[in-house]
Amino acid sequence: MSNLATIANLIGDPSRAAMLQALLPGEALTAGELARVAGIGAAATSAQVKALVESGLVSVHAQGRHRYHRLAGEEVASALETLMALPQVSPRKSWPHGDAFRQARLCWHHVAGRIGVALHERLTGDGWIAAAPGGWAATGSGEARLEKLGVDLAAARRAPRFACDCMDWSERRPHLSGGLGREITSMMTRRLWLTRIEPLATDLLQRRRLACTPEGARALSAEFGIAA
Amino acid sequence: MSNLATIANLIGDPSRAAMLQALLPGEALTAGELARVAGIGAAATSAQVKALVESGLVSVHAQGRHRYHRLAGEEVASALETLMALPQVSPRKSWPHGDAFRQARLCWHHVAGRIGVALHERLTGDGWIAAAPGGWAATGSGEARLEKLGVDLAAARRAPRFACDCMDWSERRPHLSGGLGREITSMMTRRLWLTRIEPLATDLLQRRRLACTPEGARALSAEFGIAA
DNA sequence: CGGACGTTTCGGCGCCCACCGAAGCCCGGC
DNA sequence: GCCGGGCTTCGGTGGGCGCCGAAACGTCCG
Repeated sequence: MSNLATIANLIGDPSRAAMLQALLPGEALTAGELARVAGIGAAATSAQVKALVESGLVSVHAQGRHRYHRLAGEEVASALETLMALPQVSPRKSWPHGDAFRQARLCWHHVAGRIGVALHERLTGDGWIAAAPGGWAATGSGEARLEKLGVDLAAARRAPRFACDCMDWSERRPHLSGGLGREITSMMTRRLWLTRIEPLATDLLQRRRLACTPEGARALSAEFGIAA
Repeated sequence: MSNLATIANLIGDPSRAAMLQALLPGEALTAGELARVAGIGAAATSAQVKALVESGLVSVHAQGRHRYHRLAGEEVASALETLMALPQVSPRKSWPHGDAFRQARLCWHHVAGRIGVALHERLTGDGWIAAAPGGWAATGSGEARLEKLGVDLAAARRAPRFACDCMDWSERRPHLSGGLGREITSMMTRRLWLTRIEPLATDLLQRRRLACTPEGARALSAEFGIAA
């Protein structure tokens, strides 16, 4: 079986797809949490998770009697988002998690949703970052402005990739990924521009939700010209 | 079932995956050709193709007693390539179609493979194109150089997207997609820098192969600094 | 008009695989 | 040491779905 079919088959099972979506924000989840997300028993979960790990899509870290699972890398998260951004099949329905979900959420460790793509647009359009082989590099003026905002550029540069695009499945436009995406997100949450929405019920996907604080809205408007 | 699982499930079937891979170069294939690629009968093919069309991944154009199928859009081709570029599963084998396959081939209508990613790297690294919202734009000097080479920029601009990245599954690095990618490819084949390798046997995938002519190798080196 | 060919529909078969319950394993805590 | 909880392995079951052959449909051609 070709590589394409093998991988797509892994993602294509409803239970496994639910688990992968739950892992999209980049957090590590235990087998039990994955079981609840997928709505199946422990035995079935074990088999499915094993398949995901052996395929290399998911990596596992044993700690005590828990086993923590996370996506194997940012490319995996990016590929999943790309798939989700493909034309919706048949009768196009509303977004599965409501419109609030689209404003801002975490993808791997960077901001996605409307704010994510707006940020990408401003950073590239206003000359904060410029094209570089394999992604983006900070411009001279961009570096100064980013540091002034409290973004740790040195930490961003230690990532495998400094900055690159990740296709946003709800907006169908790219948002910023890579070390810079992570550090900007870190800055925004540290300064309380964005805050996490804690999961209400068993829906772990809600963990991805971010809310924009009033202060964050002002700051995004002032610093980037983004209406949140 | 979530959108992710639905789409991945469609791609995940070996027969459908083989068809989609055969459609990657962007050509339209009849149901009979797709049947041969997938190695299944006409009846099964009809059902599988129907699923692909109804999902929106593939579009169909009836002409006489033939029905021509093609990928619904460049995003679909891009998503497929992204999936194929994910970490190979289990015992890593050699490339399915030999190493020659990696030098150059068509992805949708643009050049992929080693030459494709090298071209991407030079165009972005040497200032032919620069970052723009949603992709790339030609720089002033880039425009002049491209036109001098015989690239039809006006035609490239009429495409939905002028230039953007497409992840290359064999090289794991981006190559150039969008109208500009198509027009550069058109120029290269028109000037016989690259030529098509016609399929030897029933393997329609081989249709994607491109070969670099001696003249093409000289031109790539002189114009872009690419060793082919 | 009839035959050939490409394609679709129908009916039926068979296999794969995702699921569960029960038992076993490993770790941490009392 | 013994229990409890998280996780895995094993055996068995069932449903979904991908396949085929046969028949029907539509189109082109002689």
